Amino acid sequence: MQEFFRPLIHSALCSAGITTDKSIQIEQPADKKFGDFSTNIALLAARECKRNPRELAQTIIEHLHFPPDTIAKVEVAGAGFINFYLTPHFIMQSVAQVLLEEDRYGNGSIGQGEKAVVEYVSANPTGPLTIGRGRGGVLGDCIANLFATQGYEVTREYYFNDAGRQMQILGESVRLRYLERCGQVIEFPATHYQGEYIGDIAEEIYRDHGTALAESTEIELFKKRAEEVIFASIRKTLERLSIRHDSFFNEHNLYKPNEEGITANQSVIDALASKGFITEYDGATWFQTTKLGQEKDKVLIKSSGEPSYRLPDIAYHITKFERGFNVIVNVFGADHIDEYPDVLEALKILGYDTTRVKVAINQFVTTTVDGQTLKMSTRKGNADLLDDLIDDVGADATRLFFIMRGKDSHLNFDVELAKKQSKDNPVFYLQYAHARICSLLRVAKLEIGFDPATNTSHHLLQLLGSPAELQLGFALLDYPDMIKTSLRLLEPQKMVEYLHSLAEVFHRFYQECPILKAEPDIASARLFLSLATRQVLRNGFRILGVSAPESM
RNA sequence: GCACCCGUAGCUCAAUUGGAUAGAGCAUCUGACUACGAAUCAGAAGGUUAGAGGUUCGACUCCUCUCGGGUGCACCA
Repeated sequence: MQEFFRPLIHSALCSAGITTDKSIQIEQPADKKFGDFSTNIALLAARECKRNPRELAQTIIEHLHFPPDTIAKVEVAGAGFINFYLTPHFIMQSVAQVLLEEDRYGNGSIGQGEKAVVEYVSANPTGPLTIGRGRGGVLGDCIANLFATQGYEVTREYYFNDAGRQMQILGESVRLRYLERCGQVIEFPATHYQGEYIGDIAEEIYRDHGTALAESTEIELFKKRAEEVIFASIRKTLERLSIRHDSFFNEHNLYKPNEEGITANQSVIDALASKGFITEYDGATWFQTTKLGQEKDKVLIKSSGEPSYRLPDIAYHITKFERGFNVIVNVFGADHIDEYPDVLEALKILGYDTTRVKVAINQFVTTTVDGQTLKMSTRKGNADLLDDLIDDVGADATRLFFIMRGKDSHLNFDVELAKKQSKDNPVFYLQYAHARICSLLRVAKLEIGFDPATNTSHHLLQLLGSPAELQLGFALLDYPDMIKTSLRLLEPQKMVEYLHSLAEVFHRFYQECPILKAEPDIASARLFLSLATRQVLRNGFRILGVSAPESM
């Protein structure tokens, strides 16, 4: 509806001779008595024009022209709001549009010709996925889905590192467990990976090689095996949640020399040096962030000669620009909050347009079992394994619970609630609405022979006009705007909220309006309205990655 | 000590990013099944938006300070 109103208001401003640099905002008043939509443009422009807002609003209204049978009423209200009331005709027309566009309804074209990369999960293969990672993974997947609806060509990327210190420790951890298995008495350091999976991998190696590897101190084989096994398990877990990636970017690429023998990391150093932001002391190479007002410089190359994580991070982001992405989205957890500002600063210095980079940070997850809040800890046992959670509550509930709160709020995952089969549980409430419509349509086919495959008399929708029907129609019409809002904010939670209210409005309609017992044309019209509702629920579920059961 | 996130109804969370009387769901209370799924719906009650200042036509939202909770703050990633 933004696209409907904005140009019309814009031309009204022009013909009224009003100039303003304020953008035209279309919003939905909280209270329906202020109209279906409203704009505050007169309030915003009043100061520049040095005119009374109400009088300015009146002038704008006089220059507004709408297509026939779309707007029932326009009025000035409050301090200078302009409120619009849609005609029932317009609303029902939009419902027919849903039936026409089917699974494309809600799609847009603002991303046409644009390439977006969404990076998420990006866990190094040092252990099974934790619940915290799961939240980021689902968030990233939904954000990627949102981009895809608007015509963006989306690449879903996973960035990982299988070199580095952590992987060394992983290999060593497995080797020690293996030695244990071979009968040696070892002391297992607290700094090493404690999880049971380490022992499992060691056991496998023991089965394949017996004690043959016990003499050597070489860890390469252990590391490699651990990486393979762990990566496979990570991918399997992701698959259970329908989280996919198109591209796995290994940090190792950034250490490989190009034709001129220069690594990506080195060229970052060179480029930053040429801008005067590189210095050396204490045997290390530093990014002079003190020149940008920070307290300390940041190490790019350690005195050991190895890059610190920041350097490849910068180089990696540069590849995103070089690979031609117009929109670069990074999804990560709150523990990485201090990491990206440096990367952005470096990119800015090197002349990249950092407004293209969007960072979505999700806060942590706690789980509640029997009203008891458990805090997550990566070090200790496996109380926070994502797989265990999926086993417990299922993939749909896992996904929905992860995104049904704003990403900035600390998520309290109520495991008991997620398993409950009643309206308390939002998953069931949403899916029930879908199943109920499916059931209705099955019965409709049997009893009154209604078949949407052959009956395309969508114009019958114009017979509807009761409050419940219009409210439902309006909710359907609102869907495309919801996707855009959700995308702009990188916040799938908006979709959950919207779908919840859609389900609610449908249930009310269902309660108030008899369908199959109505006279035939009304019955068909109400079935079309139900059909359109089911379509929008499905489209929304698809973005969220939640299944749409036909019966429950 | 520094940085970031959060503080809204008894509980879990919203509030269209500065809009009109701060809204939902649980829980509580009152109603609705001889109807297509009651796994539902209608209604009631529930608030000094942690606190104090400030900015303006207008603040839960922006700025400053205080208090509380979370998370980071390595030549780890």
